[in-house]
Amino acid sequence: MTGPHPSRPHTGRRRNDAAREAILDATFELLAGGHTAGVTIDAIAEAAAVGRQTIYRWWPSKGAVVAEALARQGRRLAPVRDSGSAAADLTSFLTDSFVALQDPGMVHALRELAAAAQQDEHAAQVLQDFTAQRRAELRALLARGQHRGEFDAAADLDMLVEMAYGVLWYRALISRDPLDSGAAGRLSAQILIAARKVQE
Amino acid sequence: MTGPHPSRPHTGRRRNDAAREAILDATFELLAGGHTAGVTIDAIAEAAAVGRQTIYRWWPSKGAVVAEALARQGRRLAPVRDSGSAAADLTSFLTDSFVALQDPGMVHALRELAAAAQQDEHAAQVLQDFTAQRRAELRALLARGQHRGEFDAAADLDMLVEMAYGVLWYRALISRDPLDSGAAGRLSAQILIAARKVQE
Amino acid sequence: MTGPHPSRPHTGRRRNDAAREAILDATFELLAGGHTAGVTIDAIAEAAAVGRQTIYRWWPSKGAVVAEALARQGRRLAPVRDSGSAAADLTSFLTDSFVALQDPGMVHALRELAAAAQQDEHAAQVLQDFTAQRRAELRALLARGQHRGEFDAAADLDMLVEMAYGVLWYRALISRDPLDSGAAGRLSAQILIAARKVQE
Amino acid sequence: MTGPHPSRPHTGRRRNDAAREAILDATFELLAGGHTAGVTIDAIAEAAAVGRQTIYRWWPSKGAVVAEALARQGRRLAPVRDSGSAAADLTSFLTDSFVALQDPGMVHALRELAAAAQQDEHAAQVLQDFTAQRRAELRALLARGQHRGEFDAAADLDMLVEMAYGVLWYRALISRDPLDSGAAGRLSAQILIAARKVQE
DNA sequence: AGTTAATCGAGACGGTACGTCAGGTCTTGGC
DNA sequence: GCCAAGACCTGACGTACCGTCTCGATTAACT
Repeated sequence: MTGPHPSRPHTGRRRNDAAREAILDATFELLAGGHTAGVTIDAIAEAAAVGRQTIYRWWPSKGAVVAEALARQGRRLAPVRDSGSAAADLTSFLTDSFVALQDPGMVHALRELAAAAQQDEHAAQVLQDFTAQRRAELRALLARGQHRGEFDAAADLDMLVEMAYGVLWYRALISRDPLDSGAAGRLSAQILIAARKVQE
Repeated sequence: MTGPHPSRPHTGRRRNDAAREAILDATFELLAGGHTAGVTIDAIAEAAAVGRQTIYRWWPSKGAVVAEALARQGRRLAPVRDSGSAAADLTSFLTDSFVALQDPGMVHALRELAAAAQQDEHAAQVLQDFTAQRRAELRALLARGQHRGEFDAAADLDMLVEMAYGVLWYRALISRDPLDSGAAGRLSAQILIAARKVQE
Repeated sequence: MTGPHPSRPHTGRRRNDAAREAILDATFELLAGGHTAGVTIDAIAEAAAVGRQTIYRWWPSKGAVVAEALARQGRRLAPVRDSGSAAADLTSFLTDSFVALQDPGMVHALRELAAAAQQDEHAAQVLQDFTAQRRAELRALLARGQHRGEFDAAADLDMLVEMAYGVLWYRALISRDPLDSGAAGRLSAQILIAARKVQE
Repeated sequence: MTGPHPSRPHTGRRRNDAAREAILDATFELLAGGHTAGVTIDAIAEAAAVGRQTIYRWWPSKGAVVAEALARQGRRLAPVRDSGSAAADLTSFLTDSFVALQDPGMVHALRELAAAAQQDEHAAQVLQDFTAQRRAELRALLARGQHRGEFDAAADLDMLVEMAYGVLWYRALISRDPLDSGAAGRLSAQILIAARKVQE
């Protein structure tokens, strides 16, 4: 029986946040690494230089770890900007989001997460919360445009947001069509049309 | 491991199609049954009163069976109609599609399929083919409207189709929001706006 | 997966006896190998080039495997002979038995078995059966002497047998004193005294 | 893990010998409790209202604790008496020893100890020392008889002692035959025969 | 009608990953 | 400064499925 990993000392009875970070980092790296075989708890534990039990102590299942690791990473990409033009902001936000997913690792991670969420209630919950937050950000972007008069006051912003993210996830999970800036532009264009004009 | 020699005519016992049907039926029932634990090959074989090897003889993996079982079922729901009004046809098609997924078994099956497709290349292929075909049907519906002059000649039909199916799958897999007729109507409305008016 | 239908004979693949042999051989080798760490199921499976499940399919616990492996080996050593003199037979039997346990591997194996039996009901049962059989053999040896008039007709053969095996196991498990031929001779002598003369 | 035991507060910087006693008491109680699952360090620590580290501070391993707890208890049972007749003393000593082990808890504890000793060098050492001491006591009893002329001057006292304890442990660990006073009497009788008469 | 060979249900096989349990080490904070 | 509490790493456990490999029985086409 050996002691803890040499470079990361134990912290005692309190939770060791370094271990938590190491687990989430290792999980994301494995996810993005595109390893054909699904990411396993063993692999995460080994990559994080952590005991398996430490993972199970803080997360109820593998899916929950995967979900949290990816949600954490997702928040760092595709920030919402405010340039004064909601139309421009929408386009650049969608372009950023799509382009970030051109990294094969990111799509792969997204797919692993989606797969985990279908089989794991905890992962589903984390995914639901994360995407709800992302939708709220995009909705706020559109609401700004609506206030400024760029968009119709009666525009169904919630549905427009769903359409935007719907296409993103549909391409990532189902059709596997490329998530390039061209697609982002065309998607953005359709949403803007619908946002500007509710009735003839 | 190889098949019969090509120069020698086939003499052995022929494939039992009843077994094939039983496998697909049992698979779909298990999918729709909403069993918490993921559908397993063992469960399918037992439910179909079939040996495991019989499944592996005809499908390359579990995902492929799941995908085929579900695709077969999917084709029976939500037929495309032609009433003369593409707008009306779109709305009723989307409503039919959404409402069919209000059956908890159907959504559950869809989720299992999506999960399988993320980890199984065969399932991914079947899912891609199936959804491409469904998109083609919806696109044809919109194209009819375009030819009749209901929609703008320059409308980006492909993207509109993606937006429609995107919302459907997004609700089914990610947000788990209800797939009710209200949502179908709102979605239909946004698509019609974008289809009718490309530019001011 | 349930068992075969009672009205239909067994049709599945038969048990692979080579695997059974390999498991028992590997177990005994590991036992005798004197590996400090207790023999594990993983180690047995790997040494036997067998899946872990194959072990669990046929034995209820690790202890049961260990017990069977050792009992099988034990039967091959220290055969009971019949030279015409029960006294000589007893001495040579005890000497053979002790000397066989001078092999460090054999004692080690015996200790592992005893340890397993204290914690595992299955192993305890196998050990009990095995030792009962060994006692019966030794008792038969003494009974021959009794019939021939070498020993007192009222001698308590059962207790004498227990005393013989008691010393053997006591040295192996508790005192760890050497199991040499000297000890065997002294033990044999005491038993012969008690066997010959019940009362003054 | 519950809170600290209410009746034994921390003692601060000074070493708490009450903790040591509590650990040995709790260990023996758990051993004798006959809990199916092997006694664990966690269970001992909890029962003794002690931190795990406090156990490891004073004992090198679980086996050592178990061994010491049982040896301490063993010394309190089956005292050697001196009635003037070594034969009578032997019989009553063996009867006392056997009967003490009719308590299921005691046999269970003995088995746990034996199991621990096979896998733990520390426990083996404690067991060896303890049993050596017990043998010495019994040998002294027999030596008194020898000096008084009750037994043959050439009697092999060491082997006789081994035979007595051998039967005790053999019944406890291997055959699981009852350790009743009848068996003790029969065993005592055989030993006395051998002790009295070395040769015709 | 008999021969031939591929199919069938059944289930044992070698594996991989799971989630749990226990052992022994180390740190924190209370007393 | 001792001690409870408990987080930590390690590693074995027994289970669940996977996909493959026999078995003996069945059955359809070709003799």
